[in-house]
Amino acid sequence: MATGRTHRPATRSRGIPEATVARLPLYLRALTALSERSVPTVSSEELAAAAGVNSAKLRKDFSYLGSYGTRGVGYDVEYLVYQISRELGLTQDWPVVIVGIGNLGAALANYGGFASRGFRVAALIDADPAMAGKPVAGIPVQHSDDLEKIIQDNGVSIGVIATPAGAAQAVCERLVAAGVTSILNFAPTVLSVPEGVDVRKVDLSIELQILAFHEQRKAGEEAAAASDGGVPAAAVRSDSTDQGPDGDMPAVMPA
Amino acid sequence: MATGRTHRPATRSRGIPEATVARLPLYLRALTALSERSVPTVSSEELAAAAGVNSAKLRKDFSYLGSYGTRGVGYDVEYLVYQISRELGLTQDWPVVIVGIGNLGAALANYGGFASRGFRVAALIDADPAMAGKPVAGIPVQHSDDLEKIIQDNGVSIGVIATPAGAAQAVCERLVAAGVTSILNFAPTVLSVPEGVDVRKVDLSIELQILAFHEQRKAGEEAAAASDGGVPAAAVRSDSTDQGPDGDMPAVMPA
DNA sequence: ATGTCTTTGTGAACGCGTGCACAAAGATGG
DNA sequence: CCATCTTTGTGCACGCGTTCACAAAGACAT
Repeated sequence: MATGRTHRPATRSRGIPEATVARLPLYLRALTALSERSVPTVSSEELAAAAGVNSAKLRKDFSYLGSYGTRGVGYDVEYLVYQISRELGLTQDWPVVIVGIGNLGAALANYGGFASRGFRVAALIDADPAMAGKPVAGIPVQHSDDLEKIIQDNGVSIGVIATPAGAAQAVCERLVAAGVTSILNFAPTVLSVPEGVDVRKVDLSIELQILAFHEQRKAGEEAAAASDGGVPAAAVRSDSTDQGPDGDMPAVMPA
Repeated sequence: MATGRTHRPATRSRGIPEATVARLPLYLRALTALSERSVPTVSSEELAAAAGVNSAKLRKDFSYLGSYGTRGVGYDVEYLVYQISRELGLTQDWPVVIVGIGNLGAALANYGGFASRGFRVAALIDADPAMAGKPVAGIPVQHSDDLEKIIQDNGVSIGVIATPAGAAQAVCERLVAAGVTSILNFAPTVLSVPEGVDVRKVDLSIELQILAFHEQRKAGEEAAAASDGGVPAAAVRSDSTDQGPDGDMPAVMPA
């Protein structure tokens, strides 16, 4: 799971728990599917199954939004779609810029799930002059020299960073300085941002590493116990350098 | 000397908290960077800063692995890199298949962060016959008819699904039937799997929606309060159909 | 109108994760 | 060898999130 940073004791004001917010998009997706099949109402049990969560959890989540259900019947699909959309801020248009148009940046630009949720790719930005003008997903790539102007002209407040790790912090700072207050970071690095700026990160290799952990566990504890003994530092060193010269490196080659 | 044949508590019921496991890759990344700069030791404070977490949390996380630090000094970087790698199962080679070679699948195939962590892309699989044989990231794409054989021949236990949502569940079932027990799912859909199979999901649009929520909050509570009153179902319907015909759609176009 | 049946909304208990604060361990210097 | 200083490892308390279990609310049939 990507984690938000900036740990405050929680927004005790309007207080929808973070965990609930993170599930709302899940519910919304399931509800949209039901809506397309013209299903009028749905029970917490059915919807929970479709969203892959516990029904009690779902009801508690919805209780934070208000009492939108009808006892004995369930929830009105269309109404709930609207309420959740509104709560998430998806009833308005969110212009987004993607910085770093490598393989991943291009994939994001082509990703259909954005447009269908109120997100509009306002611009694609890359540091490589050779990319400038080249259309990706029908949008011409612009050079990063114009980053600030692009942000301001389009009123962008959400930025996506898909650059190599080494460039991410600098890009982040320019985005923030230009007015961006929410950042989705795909670069494998920790971004430091001023108070008031939200960062969520998605690290593809971290997810795989977590799977590997569980996979190893499943593969049997006996193997781990066998190769247990203390390992000399020398062995360690050679092992880690074996990994190749890329080490912590770039998520995606930026053209 | 952190080592010195620390006798394993053995009784450690292998109970490493999920939250800790999820942070180990973060520490590993930071440690790898230090290792490349030939930094010999690091304090919990420094490493925590580099990994973007609290130092107390980091020390507690490491305490689950054992006592690998030296009081008054800190942690031996190389030794810790090895211990965490071993704990995560990264000292062995993990063959991985990627199913669905669209924009995202191709980006994943090109992603450098995999190979550098012990993950090896054993095969690329796509349902489009036109893709078969075409090299992506230097690896020829194979047709999904051969999925089972590919899995078994390569001893693959980790699969990555980057297909459209509609195909994901079917692909998932074939992977599991062929012996895959860990799945990283990029398709925007809930996968149901038998007991013993781990699934982690990455949904790009969900992350953006969470950011939008906080962005809306930051943009001011007054706007939300103003447009609050009950909204008729009619308005809701038109709003949701405005979203276009893609609705819940595919993460990535597969070719 | 009344009773029955279904499903919501939520109080309460519980468990996990986080952060504090400090004692113990070891390095370092005299 | 002793004193001092640094940093780890962890006991403890707290708060968030999850789950259970059930009373209240409304639909529906008679």
